Amino acid sequence: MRIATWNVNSVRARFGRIVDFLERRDIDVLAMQETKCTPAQFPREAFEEAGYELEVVGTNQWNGVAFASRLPIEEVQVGFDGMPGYANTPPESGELPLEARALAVSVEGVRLWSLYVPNGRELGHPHYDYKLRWLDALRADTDAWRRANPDQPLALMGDFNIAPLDIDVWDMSVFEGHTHVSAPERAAFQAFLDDGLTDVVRDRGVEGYTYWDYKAGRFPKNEGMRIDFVLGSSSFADLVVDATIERDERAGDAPSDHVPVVVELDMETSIDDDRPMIF
DNA sequence: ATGTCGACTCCGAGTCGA
Repeated sequence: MRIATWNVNSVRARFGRIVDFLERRDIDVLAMQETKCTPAQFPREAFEEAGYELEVVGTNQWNGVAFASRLPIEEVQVGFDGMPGYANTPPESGELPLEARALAVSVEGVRLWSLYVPNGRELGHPHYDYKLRWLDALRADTDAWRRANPDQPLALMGDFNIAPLDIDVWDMSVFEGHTHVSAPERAAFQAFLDDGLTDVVRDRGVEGYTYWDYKAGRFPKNEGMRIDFVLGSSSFADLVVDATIERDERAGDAPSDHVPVVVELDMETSIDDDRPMIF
């Protein structure tokens, strides 16, 4: 089973490119982020004609997460327990609206999340505090789920908006004092690893960035960032047989500013496979 | 280069978000 995560930066602006990628790279399940539309606006036909079913979350032109899968989707969950909300101007009631940033499905018994972690905007901005609280709540919910489902493979996939290592940006001096590289953000990312999840792409030795800003010729200069990840439980990591960062998807006509990250799972492997076949 | 892109409003340039 081949699964991928991709911040598509508007599914309406790019659905042809996305479906072409799914077919060309033989993807079974795609987690999308920044679809930037409501379910009613989602270009379903392009995916469905290619044999993919959809699970879509979106409230307006911002954020939005989705799954496209040509294997049956089960156990859909929108958001997670304790997920904080956000508004630039908090309403009188104090109830902050929940954003479309987290969607979980199960496919072939594998629990998959499509996550669009808040950007944070600037250190000290309310959005930065929101980012850290959002990650903390995700960690708590993931931990609780893993305790309840200790054997089920799980992966957190998406745009984490964090560059965990200095090598994940092209020039650390550019990022001093900015989001994505601050100690609290990196600690929040590390906390998932400390809980026993692993970066299954980095662990296979895959190098390179997953995002290049549209501005300032960042892609031709290869001035990018590695901020899109697949964090898997140990039972998920055991299934992984290949991983790639699809750098070529940043080139050509009307690319997203992010590229897909692909992980291939061997669903046949089991402890029984060493036994002789008896007919 | 203050270097781009996408969605909104509501018809076209300004605004927000990244």
